[in-house]
Amino acid sequence: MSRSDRKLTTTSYAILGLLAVRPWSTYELATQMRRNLHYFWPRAESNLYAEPKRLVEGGLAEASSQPVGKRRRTVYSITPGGRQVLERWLSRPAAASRLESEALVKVMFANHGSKDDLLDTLRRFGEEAETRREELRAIFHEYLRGEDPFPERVHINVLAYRLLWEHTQTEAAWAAWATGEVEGWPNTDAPQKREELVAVLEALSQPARPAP
Amino acid sequence: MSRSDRKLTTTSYAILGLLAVRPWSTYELATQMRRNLHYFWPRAESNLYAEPKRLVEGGLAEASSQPVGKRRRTVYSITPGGRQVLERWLSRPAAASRLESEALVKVMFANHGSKDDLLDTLRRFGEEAETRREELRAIFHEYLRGEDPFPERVHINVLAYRLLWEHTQTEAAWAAWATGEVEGWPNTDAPQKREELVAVLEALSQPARPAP
DNA sequence: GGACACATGTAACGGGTTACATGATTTC
DNA sequence: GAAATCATGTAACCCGTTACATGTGTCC
Repeated sequence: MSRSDRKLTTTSYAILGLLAVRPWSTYELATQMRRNLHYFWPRAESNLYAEPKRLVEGGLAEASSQPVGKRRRTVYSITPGGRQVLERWLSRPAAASRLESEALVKVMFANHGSKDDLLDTLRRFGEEAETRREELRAIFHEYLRGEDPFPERVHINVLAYRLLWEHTQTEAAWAAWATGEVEGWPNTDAPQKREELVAVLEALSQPARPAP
Repeated sequence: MSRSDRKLTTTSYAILGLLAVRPWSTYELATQMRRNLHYFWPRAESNLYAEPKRLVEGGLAEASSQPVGKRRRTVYSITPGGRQVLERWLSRPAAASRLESEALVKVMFANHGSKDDLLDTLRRFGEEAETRREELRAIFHEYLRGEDPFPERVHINVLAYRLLWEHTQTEAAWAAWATGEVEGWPNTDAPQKREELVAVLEALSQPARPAP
């Protein structure tokens, strides 16, 4: 086999999926990722210059080089083989989702630092969530004004955006709550009122009461 | 300098943080990670055999080897220098949180696959969230029964667990909603009722109405 | 015509993963 | 005493990162 049989990564498929929508230059791919994939499949942009090459190696995409001044811009497009591979991938089970939060790691060991450190960590965490919400809100407004670039994809995008939105909502609300809690602590050391704390967990795991 | 000046990763600090609680063998570290860190700093367990060695190299931890039959078990403990480094780390801003979800990538390109593929992806996503909730619920019950191993950490753990819980709640609820939506579609192709779809986004970004 | 953002990459390193291996302990 | 599971690692590969480099349009 002359085709490279290297196993494709999720990043490979993500790009293949974008190419299935239409051909893109690498820079356009990067821009597009910032709008969507970045929120649930974050990768450094420099990656996007390496990955399509592997797709071409495997015969899943084709590259065409166009001159732009002295430089060349590479535009990639999907091949029929690429479409097949993408389709087969969609039918296989996805890997488990994972959350990575250095902020939560810091929270977890906050008793070894100062109360202000912890409050700072929470504040930043909350601000990040708010920033994301602004970004998403801006995108939503595009849809409301009918200015979204791929109206034929609106049904799918709405699914994804809803999860992202509720995610940021959860995070922002948590940050606010946690800040309030910590402000009530004299320091980050041992807890005062175990009963109240455990009651929080109890309340959480109870099924929600129906509204009166 | 004979000390390795390699920059520590978040994983390094996570382990350093655990060692600040008490000394652990590598296996115990792995077990402990499964209970906590794993939910917001997921790493392969084999990693946990390499990382403490780097801490020892940097003088932040000490290893003591104890015989267990023919083999040796290595127990690690933090040094005063390690505590200092941990404390300084806590005062620095945390990297942004990131969500990685192959399932959402598949959702994003679901129009290139079948409706059943999409429903499968959503079902698995929901099941995973439910599994996590069960795990968390089991941990909460330990707290309610007063059987949590580190009661002096309850205040911090409650903060973290609450976010994790609400996270899984968001995910489970979304999966249920999305499944309902998709079931109403004839296929994964272009959308029928753009207005209804866009209305979802509009409703989301409105501030919540106060309860009557 | 200088500054500055946009566009387009390459090089090198290393943390993290997967795969493998094998000793101890419990179960039945 | 076989099987399964718990415990304890090692080895090798590679995706992803950070850092660097330089061309191109545009604003003023």
